[in-house]
Amino acid sequence: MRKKARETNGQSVVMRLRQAGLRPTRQRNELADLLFRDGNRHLTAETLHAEAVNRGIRVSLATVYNTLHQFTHAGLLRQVMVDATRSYFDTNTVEHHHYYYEDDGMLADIPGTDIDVGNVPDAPEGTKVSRVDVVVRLKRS
Amino acid sequence: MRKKARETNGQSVVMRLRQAGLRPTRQRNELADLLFRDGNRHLTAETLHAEAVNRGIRVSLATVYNTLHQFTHAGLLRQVMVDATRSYFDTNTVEHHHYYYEDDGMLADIPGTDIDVGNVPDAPEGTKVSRVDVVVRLKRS
DNA sequence: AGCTAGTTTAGAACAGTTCTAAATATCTTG
DNA sequence: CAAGATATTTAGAACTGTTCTAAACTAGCT
Ligand SMILES: [Mn+2]
Ligand SMILES: [Mn+2]
Ligand SMILES: [Zn+2]
Ligand SMILES: [Zn+2]
Repeated sequence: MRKKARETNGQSVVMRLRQAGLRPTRQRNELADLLFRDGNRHLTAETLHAEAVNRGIRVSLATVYNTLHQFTHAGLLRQVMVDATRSYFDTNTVEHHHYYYEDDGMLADIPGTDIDVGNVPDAPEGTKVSRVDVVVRLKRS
Repeated sequence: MRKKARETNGQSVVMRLRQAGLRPTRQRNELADLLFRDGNRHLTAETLHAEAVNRGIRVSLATVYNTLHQFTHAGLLRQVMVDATRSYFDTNTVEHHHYYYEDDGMLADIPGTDIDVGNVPDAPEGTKVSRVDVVVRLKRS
């Protein structure tokens, strides 16, 4: 039986890719399946590539990088900066904040009630806020 | 005339280095002078190295990296993660948050009244909060 | 089927950072 | 202050994550 097209924010991924002018190729479809199959994920290009290869999906690392960037530009993913040496991609694109486990380099959404960030002064002249990121860094205790 | 020892948080830098078991070498002293000479700074290893060379301070890039890490471990600096490709060091070690100018890769303290971060849930079992970072990302508008 | 523009890929290149191990500087002790 | 022990500096190699290149391949259109 044919796999049902996955949905994100109501629209199918294929639809959103088309709108971004991206062809739904085998690689992009299979990566999208991996990415959006189970809930919110935080992963790096190398992690995703390993997982794909592991499941028998044939795709190059270059394509994984390309795809992650394209999905990000299409608004399907969001890039999170918490570690100077790795770039994380987040399948949760609604506004939310993160725990970063410094010891094992894991990233997770902060659950429950939203964090309030108050008292942020106006953006300086000539700029506008593109995003406010809150990262709670955790250490094993 | 002899340069007066610079102070940070009351103690001289040399003193704090000694306490961290670090010898006050020419390179470390000259870098400390550059770092703490004028107010709060946000810089990368390569920036600091260029600045040093520029002022005729003879020091290798490796030593700049070593020194920045050692100063960080000694609590004289703090490392800030905002860009996946560069590592910033901050001479302001008191709790504060940042503007990040995405277009030109500049980092600045958020001035004025402190930002409130409220409603942060308790740290997960077995962990403790090592730091809460707020980064307001700005775009040219 | 044939054409065209978009896509994938292996591998080279790159940037920032860390490592290595030999030379040099600092500190301690006599 | 000389000698020895230990810490530091350094040039350059190595490494890591990421981007680039350009040739092979594929999707979509007629
Ligand atoms: Mn991009
Ligand atoms: Mn370190
Ligand atoms: Zn998230
Ligand atoms: Zn700062």
